[in-house]
Amino acid sequence: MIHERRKPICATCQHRVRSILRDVDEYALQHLDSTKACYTYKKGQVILSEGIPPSGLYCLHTGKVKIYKTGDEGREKIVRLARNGDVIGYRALLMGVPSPVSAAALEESLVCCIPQDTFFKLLRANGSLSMRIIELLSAELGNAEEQIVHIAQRPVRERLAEALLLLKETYGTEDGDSSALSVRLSREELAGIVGTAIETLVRTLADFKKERLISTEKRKIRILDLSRLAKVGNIQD
Amino acid sequence: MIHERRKPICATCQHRVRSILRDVDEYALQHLDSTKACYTYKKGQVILSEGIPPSGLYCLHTGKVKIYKTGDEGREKIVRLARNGDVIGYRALLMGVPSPVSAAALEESLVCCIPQDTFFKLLRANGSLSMRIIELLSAELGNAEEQIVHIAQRPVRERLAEALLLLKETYGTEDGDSSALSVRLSREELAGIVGTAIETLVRTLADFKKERLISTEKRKIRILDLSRLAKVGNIQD
DNA sequence: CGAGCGATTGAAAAGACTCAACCACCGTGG
DNA sequence: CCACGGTGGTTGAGTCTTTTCAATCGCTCG
Repeated sequence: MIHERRKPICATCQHRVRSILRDVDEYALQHLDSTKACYTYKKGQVILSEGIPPSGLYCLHTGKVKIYKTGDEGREKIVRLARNGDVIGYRALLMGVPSPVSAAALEESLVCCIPQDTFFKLLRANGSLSMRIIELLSAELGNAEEQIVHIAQRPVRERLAEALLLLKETYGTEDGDSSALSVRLSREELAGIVGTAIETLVRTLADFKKERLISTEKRKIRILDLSRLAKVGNIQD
Repeated sequence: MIHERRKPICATCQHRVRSILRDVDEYALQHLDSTKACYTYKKGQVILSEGIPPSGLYCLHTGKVKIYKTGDEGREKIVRLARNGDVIGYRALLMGVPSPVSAAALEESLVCCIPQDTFFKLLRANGSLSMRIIELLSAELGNAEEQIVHIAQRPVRERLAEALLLLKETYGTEDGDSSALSVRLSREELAGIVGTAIETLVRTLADFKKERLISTEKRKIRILDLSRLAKVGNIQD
């Protein structure tokens, strides 16, 4: 099911500049490379399950991953999107508790898994790593609080516009078509980001199409009018 | 407006066991006491404002404080409730950025303010403090994610039941009346916790009263049937 | 006493959800 | 090859929840 494949080298990893591991020293990087394992996950495969302790620190090298929680009725609420260089499962690992969230690949993804021991050794040896983790947690908490306010107070229409801009921001656009989002989501996943029912999402997408804000073609979404979409989404910057 | 008053001593503070400062050493505690300032805030007074850098690390000694964000239309969404021993403003202080949230006293509160310098000195000198902060951030992020899913997927009725139980859990009950919540909130504040309109909150409270789940008397709320309320709120533990 | 604020209630409207049907596409197996 | 079934997407209709607007009420404070 999950195959170990080509193993990227942390020392030369281009995504490390964005990572919490960005200022780990040479020596530790070697230890990291020698103890880590790397896997490819196919689209849809689950990397981490809510309620289960993660087996290590997952580091996304290539691909796109959704972080989500499952509600009472089994509906998924996506709480975060991970991209190259992002770590997954670090919270549960640090606290020694079951993971509060699930993670699954949105497309084929290459993920490095750093053993718990290595991670904790790193944490002890590298003084700034804990500060990097604090920064990451702070940023994620900030985003989460923002999301709370928006879900509580903004209508679906605004939240969808916001979500589309987030997707562009996070995963960028296709090579050769700067208006087409590079990520392909099912309607259900998109609804899971916005926090609404599938049907409501579909209708609101249809509205946006009528208003020439976007166009869709299967799962490919093009943003036709960025500034007007930003206005709909109440985006300030 | 804000008066400096009696100054509690960290070394003997009974709330320190719950605090991120719980394992700061004797010497550092003395430095803390000698540099900190303490203020009393009256009910409603703002301790910290969204968008403004905090002037220090606030440590709630006595009282009750709401942490909230203000939405587009000016409506407040309460994202967290602080009680004795909780710290406020630590995120913005650590990151050196404006506060992402506001904080205001729900009742007269005694708050110690630790200067930024002292806090960072503490952080450098005390190895475990950063881990305490990571624990705190993790817990708060977990709560925030939980809240996201609930606001997105649960009806007001369930969220209100949950909120009432949270209030009991957080602030406890009155001396001599273990069913009466010790915290007194306006309807607007309660609505701000649940994430709904005031009128909807009032109606749902009225429903609960009819069902003999609670009783209200001005702002005093009594929980009459804890287990049934927990059932309404979908609480598992 | 009157102004003003917070709480409550009613009525109407809007927003979002659910249910159901239908379509389009795709791959499979007869 | 084509019929078939399954999945994901779309649309319509009706309903339910929640919000909004408006009016009223009670209380407190100057």
